[in-house]
Amino acid sequence: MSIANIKTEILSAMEAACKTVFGQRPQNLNLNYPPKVEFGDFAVGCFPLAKQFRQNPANIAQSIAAEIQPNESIQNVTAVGPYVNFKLHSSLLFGDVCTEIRKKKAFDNNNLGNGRRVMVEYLSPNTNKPLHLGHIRNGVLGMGVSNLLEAAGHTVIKANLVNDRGVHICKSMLAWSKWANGDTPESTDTKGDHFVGEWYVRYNQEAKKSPQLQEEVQAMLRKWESGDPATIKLWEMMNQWVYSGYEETYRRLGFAFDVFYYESNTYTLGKDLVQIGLHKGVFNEAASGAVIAPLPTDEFGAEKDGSQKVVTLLRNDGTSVYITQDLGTAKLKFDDHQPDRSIYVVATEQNYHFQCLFKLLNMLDFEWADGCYHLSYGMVNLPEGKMKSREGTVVDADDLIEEMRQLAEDEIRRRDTENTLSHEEIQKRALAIGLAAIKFYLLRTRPELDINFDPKESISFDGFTGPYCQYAYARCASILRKSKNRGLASIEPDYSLLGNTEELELLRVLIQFPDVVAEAAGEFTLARICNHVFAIAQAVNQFYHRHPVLAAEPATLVAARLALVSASAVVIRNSLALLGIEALEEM
RNA sequence: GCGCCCGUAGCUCAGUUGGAUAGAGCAACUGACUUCUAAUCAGUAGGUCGCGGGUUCGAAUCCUGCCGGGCGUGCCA
Repeated sequence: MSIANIKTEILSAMEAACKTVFGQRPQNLNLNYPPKVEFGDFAVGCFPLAKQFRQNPANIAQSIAAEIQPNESIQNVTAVGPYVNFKLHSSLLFGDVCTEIRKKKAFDNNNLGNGRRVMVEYLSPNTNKPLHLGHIRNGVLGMGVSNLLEAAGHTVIKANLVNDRGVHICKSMLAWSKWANGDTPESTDTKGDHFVGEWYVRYNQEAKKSPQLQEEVQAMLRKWESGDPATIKLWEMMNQWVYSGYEETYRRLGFAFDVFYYESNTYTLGKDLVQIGLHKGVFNEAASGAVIAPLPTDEFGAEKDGSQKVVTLLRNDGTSVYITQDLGTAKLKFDDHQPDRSIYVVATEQNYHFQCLFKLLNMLDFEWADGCYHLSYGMVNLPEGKMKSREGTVVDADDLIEEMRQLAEDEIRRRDTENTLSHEEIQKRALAIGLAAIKFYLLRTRPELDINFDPKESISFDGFTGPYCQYAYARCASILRKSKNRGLASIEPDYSLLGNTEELELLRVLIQFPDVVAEAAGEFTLARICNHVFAIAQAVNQFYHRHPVLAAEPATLVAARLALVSASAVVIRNSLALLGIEALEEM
């Protein structure tokens, strides 16, 4: 029997008991998990029934529990306070869970999304500087949400909207053409994005001394917009340097995209939508000549003087602004890929922008506007305050990865006392562990919270971390490897021999996995996955510590514990995969 | 001023569609490696859930008023 069937059976038993006792079907029953293994495997709270039948929930629980008879699945039913707790025959539950997980390589979760299409836009960097820690937070969130939705049966289209034009880009271009003397990433042996970033910093240094540089930058932007061949050529060359650098960083971090949009192609979009809005009468022309959209007071409040809030869509010279372009891009995305949902992974400082954007799409009567969602995440702060790329107070993505990789490598070498590991193996593990530490650290808290990142204290490998979860997996893998040489494959597991506290705890967290994935996918909360995979890893480590697997007696118990270990390994590996973290066979 | 977000142990955070004794990790202290990997495990200690009211059989969770912090707040992106 599958876990889903077991749950259905419990709810049916509840229903039948309600009919017998109260003569009515129960409403709104939810299957939950008791807080402690001693209470049982599943629980149903009787609070909705208390309302429905106007009785004390504890009394209801009592009479229902007395009504449900044990059978081949249910071992016993007890009322504890307002809860009806179900204890199942452990041989059945362990057997079903282990078999189901191993057969399907995890639980079956892919019916939730029903094939709905979701576009996830994330990262969207500016091509004038390298990626920093804030981008990593964005990227792991974007990849994580994509993985999660895919695992839940959605078709996901991952998009990167590259901000490849504008004054900021011209700044590095101007600095390079003035002072670089033809240096290139190759000639200086510098990663392309870092190379360009250095010229961006140089510009900002020089601009402090020579304010007239600002005018030169504006002039360069005008030349770019008029299509001046030399300017375009310079722009293409420097962007190419940045892209080659980015690609390396993406590869290391496991960021992938199905589609790239470039702002140089999209920045003129949206003007036609402004015309539609004017025609509909939802936008209008201000006295200054700019085109504006009034925002409904009930949702946006009013200005200080009590007047209605507005957003500008076209400047009084007729040129478009950021939100105009985003209107156009939103429609372009829909026309290109027909997503049912369009998720924007963008920092929290743009909350108001997206609130406006989605409202404007709604005012334009796009029926897909309701599917737009801003997945907003907080800033990453340093001990000295906000990260500012102009002032160089950023944690560079490549530097951080290298630093964490190095710390992991030190740790690996410290425990490899016999020098048995190859250089390649050490490098592979060190990178995987370092990345696990970073990604888990960034995903384990709710996205809307700001993160204070202290480079000195760095990110830990102990406790509630990615490496801890990897370690639990490696222990499982190690046991499974060793079991292969011992001719255990033919032995039939006796699941009735399982049932100690640690085994029950492990079973408990494994059973909950599909529900956790479903909830996490519904709310886009990777932190739930972090919490849960950590709970499983904890249960594995506790079990590992107290109960031998390979040395257990009799062999049928060995087989049963092996099945449990194998199932745990599958769920940990799958959970880590959702987080973009590699499960290592050895650590 | 207004809008959104946040405030839980010394620190970082879970828990928020109201429900079982508010949970982890780090740091501190004590203990466990001849044993399937000690990146581990067991234990001790640590809480007016920012403050005050309210709703409820029941509030960290909902409502309300304060206090503190963050991010925004029409022709930047």
